[in-house]
Amino acid sequence: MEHKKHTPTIKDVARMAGVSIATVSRTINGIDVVNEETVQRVRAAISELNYIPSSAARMLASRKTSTIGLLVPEISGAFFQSMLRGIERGTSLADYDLLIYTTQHILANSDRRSPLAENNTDGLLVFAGSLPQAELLRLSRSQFPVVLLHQTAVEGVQLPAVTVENRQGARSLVDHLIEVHGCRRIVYLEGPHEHEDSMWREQGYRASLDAHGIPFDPALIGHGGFNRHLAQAAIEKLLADNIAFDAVFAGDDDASIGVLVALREAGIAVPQDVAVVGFDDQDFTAALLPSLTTVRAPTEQVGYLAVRQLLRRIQGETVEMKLVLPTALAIRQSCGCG
Amino acid sequence: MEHKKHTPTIKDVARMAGVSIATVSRTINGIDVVNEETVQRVRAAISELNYIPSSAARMLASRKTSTIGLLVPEISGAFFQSMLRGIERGTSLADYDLLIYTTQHILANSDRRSPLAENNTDGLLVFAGSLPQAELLRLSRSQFPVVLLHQTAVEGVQLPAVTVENRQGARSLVDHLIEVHGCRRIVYLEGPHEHEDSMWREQGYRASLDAHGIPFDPALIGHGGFNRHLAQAAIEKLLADNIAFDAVFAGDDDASIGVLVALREAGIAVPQDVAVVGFDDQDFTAALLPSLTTVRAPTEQVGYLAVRQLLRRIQGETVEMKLVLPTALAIRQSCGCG
DNA sequence: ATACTGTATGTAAGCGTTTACATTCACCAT
DNA sequence: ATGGTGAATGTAAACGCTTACATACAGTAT
Repeated sequence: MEHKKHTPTIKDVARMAGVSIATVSRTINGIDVVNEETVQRVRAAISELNYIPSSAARMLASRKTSTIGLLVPEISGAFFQSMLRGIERGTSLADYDLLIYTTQHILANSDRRSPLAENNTDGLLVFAGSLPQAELLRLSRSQFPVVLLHQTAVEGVQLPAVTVENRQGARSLVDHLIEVHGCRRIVYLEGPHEHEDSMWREQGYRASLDAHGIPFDPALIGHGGFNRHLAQAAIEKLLADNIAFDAVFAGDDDASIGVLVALREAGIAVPQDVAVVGFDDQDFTAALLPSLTTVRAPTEQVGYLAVRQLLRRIQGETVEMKLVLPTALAIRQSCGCG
Repeated sequence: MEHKKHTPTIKDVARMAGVSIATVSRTINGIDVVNEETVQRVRAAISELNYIPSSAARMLASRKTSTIGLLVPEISGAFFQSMLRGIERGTSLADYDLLIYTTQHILANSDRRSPLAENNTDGLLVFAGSLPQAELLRLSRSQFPVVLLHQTAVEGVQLPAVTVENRQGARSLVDHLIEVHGCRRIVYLEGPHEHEDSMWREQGYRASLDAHGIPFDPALIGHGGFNRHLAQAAIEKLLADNIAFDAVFAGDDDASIGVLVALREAGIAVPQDVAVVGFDDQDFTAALLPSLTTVRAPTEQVGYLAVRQLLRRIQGETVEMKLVLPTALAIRQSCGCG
């Protein structure tokens, strides 16, 4: 009747090993010097009792959580998966935990239990559009470690960011369409509004038009939302409106799926009648028929580097304010090549 | 000089509102009755001070973390993304946090900082193949709330599980191939070995062969690993070995991409020369050309329900031991239809 | 007046760690 | 013998909450 069946604590270990809890703590954390023999005894007790330190107690006492938070507007798109993989690699390499938050709810009802995970993490990775400006401002002022993903410009705030070379990538892509395939009426499907990527890509698109003396036609801008279904609807609308075009820059690869489907259903041949290009170079792009011409973006690497940056900030080091990873054209068949 | 600039605690709130910390705690958590007027004062103090409760302290004091952990072998495949979305929906609806662990490292060096997140979460969602039997056994015995994903049979253990109807789905798929398209030599690309799904799908495949009097030919089994690249290699190997076949059941949609690419490169027409079918019905399948015939699996729903089950277990309720969600044929063109 | 009831709040004991500081002891130089 | 040193360990005070229990008070029934 003497087993009160409770999960073992550091005290139990200490008692069993015949030492004080301080010594147990020391051997667990490997700080200070502990006699080798004592270490052995403590280790033995730990595995004997199947002891697992309470991370809550540890966090409370040490004021650090060994956890980083990831804020995303929503989990969707194969894009996200690559980034997450990079992030997970970064955190687990550093022995940090990863907490994921979707902010759609937060944005809607502001009455969340944990206002912002600040109390729950040592730092935050914030994906484009997951937080309103005001919140970002507050975070920045509070000195809480934050790294922005695919978002660089926050009005009046300087927060470190990691993103990819959108403008140049889009520019080369559209250049290719114009120069190699003679396209003149190129549709651009923009992404979500909060999403800075879309703005840069559009700038690249416009710059290319400019450089080639092609006037910008607002009628050729559709809303693809970086999303398959929206993109499909956007193309259907253009078709219904009888807007003529000879190419579609879908905004990203996800959207290009919708474009492909819409065109196919309308009996329009790709790339013979209309060229289609995407952005990101996701896994499935090579398997589409025609295989998709797109821009390769090192998405996993973005995630990984963002974690590295964040970890540095948590350590109090100063980091590069802006990391822009290079992109490269991935020419396949949907533009008319091959 | 009296601002020692520390993050506000419950004490600061209490002082400012002129009440005791107990009252603050009560109003925050909405338990017990608190005078409406007092509530207002406390609320005001909270927002004035920008107070955020320390979740570590809260966890420690209440012995619950409001967090659930997700264990996956690795983050890959579009499949994962759907499931994660469902899981996230479930957790955020219940105001729980979500902690993600990739177990490849754990499986390799067993000397992780947090042996298993048991101390860190109120319950665990364990995806197929992320944990060795022994560990599962230990968890099961420790009474720690666990729900298995896409894995039902753990030797000697009864743990609640959520999965999809693999066998029947595969069976219908192969039936279709045989009955409608007259296929006789159907390749099956198996998934990762730890992955129970693959086993069931193979059983469905075999059952269909049996039912149609077609002998099982081991030469037609390849290793696709539910992965695009492995699948591509597997098909290339079959081709190189001169094994004749008139259809490929790729195991899952990811693998079918590899199959499509391998066949295309070999100049084999789909579906004219060889029919190709997948499993899962991921987002991109409809955009492939030919569009992919596959089996629709409610992956997001699996994630969502798994969370519900887990939360029930955490609440101490008993739950259904096995939830098997129905699958349905998604007939498109890659089998020869349409 | 007295005792009871219910409402609103306060008091203080944990929760399981980390860590600054104190202690002990052996050893060596004086 | 005396003091100083360093290594190994112990003591106890946080850390910021939750919650069982105690208290205070107003209203109501006796």
